[in-house]
Amino acid sequence: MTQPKSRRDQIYEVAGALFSERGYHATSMRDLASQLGMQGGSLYAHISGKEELLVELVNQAAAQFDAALMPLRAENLTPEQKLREAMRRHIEVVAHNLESATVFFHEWKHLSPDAYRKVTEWRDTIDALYRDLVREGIDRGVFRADLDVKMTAYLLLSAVNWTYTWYRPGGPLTAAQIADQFAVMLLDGLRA
Amino acid sequence: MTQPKSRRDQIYEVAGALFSERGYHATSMRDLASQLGMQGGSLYAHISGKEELLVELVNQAAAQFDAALMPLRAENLTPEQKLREAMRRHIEVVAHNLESATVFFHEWKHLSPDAYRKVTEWRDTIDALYRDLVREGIDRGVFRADLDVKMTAYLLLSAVNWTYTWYRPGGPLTAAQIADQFAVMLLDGLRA
DNA sequence: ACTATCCGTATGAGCGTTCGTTTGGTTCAC
DNA sequence: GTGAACCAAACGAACGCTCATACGGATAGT
Repeated sequence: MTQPKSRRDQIYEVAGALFSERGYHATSMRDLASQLGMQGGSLYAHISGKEELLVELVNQAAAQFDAALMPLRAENLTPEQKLREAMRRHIEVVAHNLESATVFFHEWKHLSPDAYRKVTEWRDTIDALYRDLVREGIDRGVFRADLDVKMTAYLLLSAVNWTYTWYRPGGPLTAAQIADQFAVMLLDGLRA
Repeated sequence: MTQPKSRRDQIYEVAGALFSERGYHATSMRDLASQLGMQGGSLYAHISGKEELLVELVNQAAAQFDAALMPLRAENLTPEQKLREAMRRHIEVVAHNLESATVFFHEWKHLSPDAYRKVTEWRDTIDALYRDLVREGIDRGVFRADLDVKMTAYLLLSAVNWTYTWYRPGGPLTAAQIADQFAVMLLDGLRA
């Protein structure tokens, strides 16, 4: 019952694969077209330009992160549950959108000024989410009172963001299992 | 007594700045030359080509990491001291070579096949170092026995590698202080 | 049922520009 | 007068993108 993928969607799909693998500037429109069995010029019957592809892929990833993480603020969970849930959803977004997530983390600097600014602002909201999450945990006495909120948030974000560099589908662990392992190590520490 | 910087060194310095800021493919030889007050073609009196710049910057970063981390294997420290020391040195290399480290982490995929392979092999040795470090801690009973060695190493590497994305010189914390904070959080956990 | 029209998709030549790099000649300190 | 450093110009290739054109299938008019 699923509609056959439109040519336009195919283009975005292949663009995601190529941009994530080779990078935005190292991928030519002719490269992209030839992977789709067409000529370079034919792409412009479907899209307005190369940058649109990048913008779309980055927005797509950002939307996934937003949809997964933002509702957390309103959910009625303990700070520890929130932290676990945030990491779990964050890593799941990376794992289930590996290509666009890679483009997002790696190529956003090449966006035009407007889109560039939007991404930096978005990043700030995610930073704020993790910091609030840590702060809430400290205030409620669940996390250690001597934590530096900013550094703690950086540590958490490191763990979840860096996954795009090494996670590959088909590995032994699901995204949720990875997140759980990270959460256990981070909450209880490595010490015996 | 310090020798005045050779033109060649100036080129590498500016290349590091531009490659880390804009990316390798988004930086043209003319961009680079104009920042040095010369014409594009004049660069070739000093260097053999654009790729040489990338190779050199990447090798420079790799050498710094090697010099800082590899001796750790032979040093007579407890597993916990080794972990702290590894993180500390790792982050210090990033912080003190921010531009070449950024180029290293971000642009290594654009190297020619030979240099590309060398980098992947190098990354494996660093992975192995961190895994051995974790394993040693488990074997000696200092770290929890239920740790997944690979995941633990990923977590540690996430923390130290991701620093290049947010660390900026002149911030409130030194590299060593950042490493110490990370080590404390990772060893003892976030839980109160 | 036949024809005319249109639309989505693709071609392939080619636009102007920029790329990395080469070349020949000039300047100038030693 | 030799050599290092640089310029100005140009090379061929590749870039993103445009355009005139063509073809096939749906739609509509008669």
